[in-house]
Amino acid sequence: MLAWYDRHQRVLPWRAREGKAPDPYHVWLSEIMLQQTTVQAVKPYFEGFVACWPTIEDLAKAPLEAVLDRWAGLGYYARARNLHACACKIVADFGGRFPSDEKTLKTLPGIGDYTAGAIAAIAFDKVAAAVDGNVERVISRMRFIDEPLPKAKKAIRAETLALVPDRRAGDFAQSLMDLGATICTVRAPKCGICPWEGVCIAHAKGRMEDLPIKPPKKRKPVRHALAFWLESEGDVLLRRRPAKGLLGGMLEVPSSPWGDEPLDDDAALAHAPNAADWAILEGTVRHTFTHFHFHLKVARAHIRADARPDGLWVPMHDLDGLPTVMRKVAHMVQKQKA
DNA sequence: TAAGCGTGGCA
DNA sequence: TTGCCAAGCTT
Repeated sequence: MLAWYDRHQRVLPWRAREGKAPDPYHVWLSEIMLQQTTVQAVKPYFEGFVACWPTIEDLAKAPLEAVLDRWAGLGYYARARNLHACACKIVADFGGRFPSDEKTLKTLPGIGDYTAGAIAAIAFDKVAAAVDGNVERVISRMRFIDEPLPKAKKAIRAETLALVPDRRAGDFAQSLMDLGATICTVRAPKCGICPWEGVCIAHAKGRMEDLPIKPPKKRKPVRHALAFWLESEGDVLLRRRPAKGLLGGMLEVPSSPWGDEPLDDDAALAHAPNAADWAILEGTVRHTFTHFHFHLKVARAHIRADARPDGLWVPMHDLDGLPTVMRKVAHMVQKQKA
């Protein structure tokens, strides 16, 4: 496996260069960003964070709002809140140095079983299992673990830990993930070039794509709301959402409450931030969150600067801090102008 | 244990 | 267009 990794490992911005010691700050930051998120999506965010906050002390000193604004678009915003809390704790309680053992790592906000194992192995070369979705797939196929997830996790973890070598545990952890990402893929795995073809039980049985067995998904309900795009001399009215829950702490375009049924126009307009001359735009912004679909209509109005209601007035050319669903609103408004 | 929590790519 | 799914954690 290590020989395969030496030949085929991916070049990624957070990986240490040949012969260099890994930077625990970079390892941790990348692992948090990579939770449930693709490598391609993470790359620009990782670069942006390191450029803006080169050390964990810099990140700890930053206001939470600045961290959230820079995380905007990456999703799962509790990660950004935990990231900042973790940085503060590392600086305050650990002298700015990451602990190297899994048990202590798991006490830190945003670090669970997988991430603790990944940091211990990759940053400190500790013998530890880092079992993510890739590893679950690779190991359940090779050992033919046909118990459904999440019950299979215990067996998968034990099988993985038994394979971790005494030396280069970090490279081994990354090699499993690279194998899962590039060869042992969800669909159409490339068994013909897999270093484990000869020992993989699922391959021998021709059952690769049946594993791992996952529980059925639930249907997503639809929720509805009307957003209020209020412009004044190049600025738009935004507000910051409550600190926890969906899009917690993120900027948003003010809206009516999000409900199970669409409100009629008059009822929705009663929630507008002021009594301006609102025009409801054609079309609907559609966005899918983790557990529901969202249909958002948009109302638009212009007011003079001296009539601005209280709130956060942001230049329309500076909307980088908006989460994706709100960027879709901005995009729809821009399109209607053209 | 199960539910809440984003987003983008791809079949 | 729709559903599936990716380097999971918290409550």
